[in-house]
Amino acid sequence: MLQRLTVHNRSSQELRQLAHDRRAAAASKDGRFKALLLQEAKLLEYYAELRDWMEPADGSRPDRRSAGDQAATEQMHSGHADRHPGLPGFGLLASWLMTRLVLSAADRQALLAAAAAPRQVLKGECLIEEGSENSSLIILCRGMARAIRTLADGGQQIVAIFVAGDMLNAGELAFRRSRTSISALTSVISLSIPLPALNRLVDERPAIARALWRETANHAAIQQEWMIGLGRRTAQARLAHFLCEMSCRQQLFNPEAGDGFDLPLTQQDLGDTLGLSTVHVNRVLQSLRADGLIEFNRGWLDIRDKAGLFAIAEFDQQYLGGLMCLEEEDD
Amino acid sequence: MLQRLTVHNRSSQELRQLAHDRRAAAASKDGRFKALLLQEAKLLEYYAELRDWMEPADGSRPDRRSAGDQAATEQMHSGHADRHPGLPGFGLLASWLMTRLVLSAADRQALLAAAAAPRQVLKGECLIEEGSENSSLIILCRGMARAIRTLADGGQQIVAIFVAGDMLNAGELAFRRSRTSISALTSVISLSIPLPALNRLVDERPAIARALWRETANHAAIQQEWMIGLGRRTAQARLAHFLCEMSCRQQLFNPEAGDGFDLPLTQQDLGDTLGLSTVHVNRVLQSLRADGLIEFNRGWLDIRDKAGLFAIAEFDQQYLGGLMCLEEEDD
DNA sequence: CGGCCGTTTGAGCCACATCAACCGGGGTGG
DNA sequence: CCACCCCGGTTGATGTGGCTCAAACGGCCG
Repeated sequence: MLQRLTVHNRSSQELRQLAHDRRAAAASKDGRFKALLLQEAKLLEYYAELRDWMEPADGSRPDRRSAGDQAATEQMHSGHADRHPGLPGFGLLASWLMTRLVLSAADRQALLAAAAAPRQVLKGECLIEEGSENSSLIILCRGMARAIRTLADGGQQIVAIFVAGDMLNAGELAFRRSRTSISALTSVISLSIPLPALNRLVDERPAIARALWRETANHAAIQQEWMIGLGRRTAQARLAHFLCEMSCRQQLFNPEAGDGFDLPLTQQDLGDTLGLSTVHVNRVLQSLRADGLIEFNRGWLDIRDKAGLFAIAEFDQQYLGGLMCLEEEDD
Repeated sequence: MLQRLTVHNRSSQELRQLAHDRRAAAASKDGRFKALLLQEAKLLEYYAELRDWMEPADGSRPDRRSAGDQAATEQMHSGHADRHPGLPGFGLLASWLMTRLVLSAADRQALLAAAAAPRQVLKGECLIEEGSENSSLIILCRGMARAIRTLADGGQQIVAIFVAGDMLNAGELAFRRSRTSISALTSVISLSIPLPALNRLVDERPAIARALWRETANHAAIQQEWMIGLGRRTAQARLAHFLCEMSCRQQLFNPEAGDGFDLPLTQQDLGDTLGLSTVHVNRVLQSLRADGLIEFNRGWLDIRDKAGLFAIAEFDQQYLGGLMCLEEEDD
C-alpha cells in the first residue's frame, strides 16, 4: 500500500528493483502475507512493463504497419513481453489497443502516458460503484469484470461482461454518474485515465476520440445481441449464444487460446446475465453437456463441438471486433 | 423527383419559389397527384429552411449562451421557424443539436453544411437495409423510425425506436455493414452526411467527434434499460417503462408537448419491442387502461396518471438526455 | 469436523405463448 | 354508393417454458 504513493516517479528499472525486493521479502514469510507480497511484486513488474510502453517510441518497434494483425502478433512476442509466462503480459494489451482501437504508436503512447498507476482489484471487489461520479476512463488490462444493475425487488441483471482490453466505462462517461456497478470476476489489473487528461487527448487527437467512439459502439453492438437473445431466443439458444460470444472475445484478445477458456461465472451469474433462474440455467447447461456440445466445470469452459454450438445459437461473429469504416481507408 | 438533381445549387429563396410553384400546381390537380405535389412543396420548404441554417452564423442569433436550454427555447420561436404550424420546423432540430449534442454554432453549421439534401421517406419504407454498406451518417429530422432485427425462425426484435433529433446509425458506423434494418414509422425527413465528409469533420472538430460518441452512448444507455426490462421486469413494468421512456424522449425534443403524444406503433410492434406476444400486449395494455393510467388509441398515447405509471415502471429518467461530463465544464 | 457456497434434482405453479375466432373501421374497387 | 377485404384490435381456451420452493449433495476452507 505504502509504495503506491511514491510509485509514479520511478523508472521502470527502479520498479523492477522494488518488485524484486518484494519477492525477496516474500521468501522469508509464508501464508497470506507471502501471497500478498508476491501479488505486489507482480503488480510492480506489470507497472514497470507499462512504463516501458509509455516512453516515446524508440523506433526499434515495427509500429507503423498497414497490416495491423501481423504487426500485432509479432510485437506480442518481441521486446518487453513474456515476463510472466502463462499470464499474458502488457505487450498483448498494447497490440490490442492498436488493432482493435486503431491507434497509431504515437496515439497509443499518449494515451498510456496519461494513465495513472495500474491498480489491482481483487476478485469480487468493486471497480465502479453505481451512482458514483465518473472521474476517469478505466481500461481493463487483465482479468474479467461484470457490470450489474440491481432492481427494487432485489432482482439483478448483468448488463455487460468485460474481458481484458475492454474499456469499462467508455459509454458511461457521457453521464455524470455511473449507472451500473462494476465488479471484478477475477483478480484484475486496471488502468485509469483521469477525465481532464482524457478530455485533452480527445481534443488534440482525433484518433483517440474515434477509439472511444468505436469502443462505445462495440459495446452497444454486444448489448444489442444480448437484447435480441433476451427478447426472442429460447433459453438454450441464449445460453449457447452467450458462450459463443465469450469464446470469441477471449480469442480476439488472445488468439493463442484454444477452444477452452476461463469463464469465472457461477450459474447464478449466468442466470442474471441471461434473464433466467439459476435452476433453469443448470438444466439447460446439462442439456448442452448431454448433447456433447460443451463441458463447464468450476469456471472453465470447454467447447467440444464448436460448429454444433454455433448452430443452435445462430451465432454470427460479425458483430464482434468490428472491421470498421470510421477510418481513412477510403480515398 | 426531377428537381432532386439540381436542388443543391439553389439558394433558400429559389427553393421557396420552387415550393411555391409546387403548391400552385397542386391547386389545379386533385387526388393522389395533388398530395404528391404538396409533399414535394413541404420538403422544398424544409430544405430552404435548412439552407438558412447552413449559412455562416450572421451574429443576429443568440448562439453562444451558457444556459443552453433557454437559448434553445427562444431560438425555436424566432427567425426562420414556424413556417409549418403544427409541424415543428427546422429550428427545433438546430437547437436540439446544440443542447443535446453540445455543439457550438460553428460546429453545428459545419455539420449541416456537410449534409446532402434532406430526403423524405414514406411511412413503412426503409431508411437503412440490414447488411447494406454504411455510407453516411443519417439524422432523423422529423418523424419516427424503428430498427429491427429478424431471426431465422421469423421472429422479430425491435432494437431501437428513433425520434426526431436522433442519429439513426451513429453506432453502426463502427461497422462496415449495418446490422439492423431501419424503417419509417411515420413519414420521415432525414438528413444524411456522407462518410468522407464526416471523417473530415471528426478529424478537424473534436466537438463533433464528441457528439457522435455522446449519441452512441445515449443510445447504448437506452438499450441497456431495455435489456433490463427484457431480462428482469414483468410484462406490465416493461410496457409501462417503455411508454414512460417514449414520453420523456418526445418531451425532451419538444418541451411544448403535453402528456399525450403520437406513438405510431401497433400492438404487434410493441410486442416485438418488449419481447411479448401481440395478444399479451393487448391484455397488459387493457389492464393499464383499466387502472386509469393510460389511454392508447390509433397511434395516440395519453398518459392519464404519470406518477402512477412511473411508479409501476420504476422509471428514473436520469438515463435520458444525459447531463454529461465529457465537456469542459470543469477547470 | 462443520459451515458455506455452488450445484443438482424434484414437484408444482404461473406468466406468458399459441391457436382460433370475431370485431370494427377505413380504404378499394366495382 | 355499397360490398368487400384487409389490417389491427379483442376475446377465450388451452399449452408450456421457465419460475419458485424445498431439499440434498459435494467440494473447499477454516
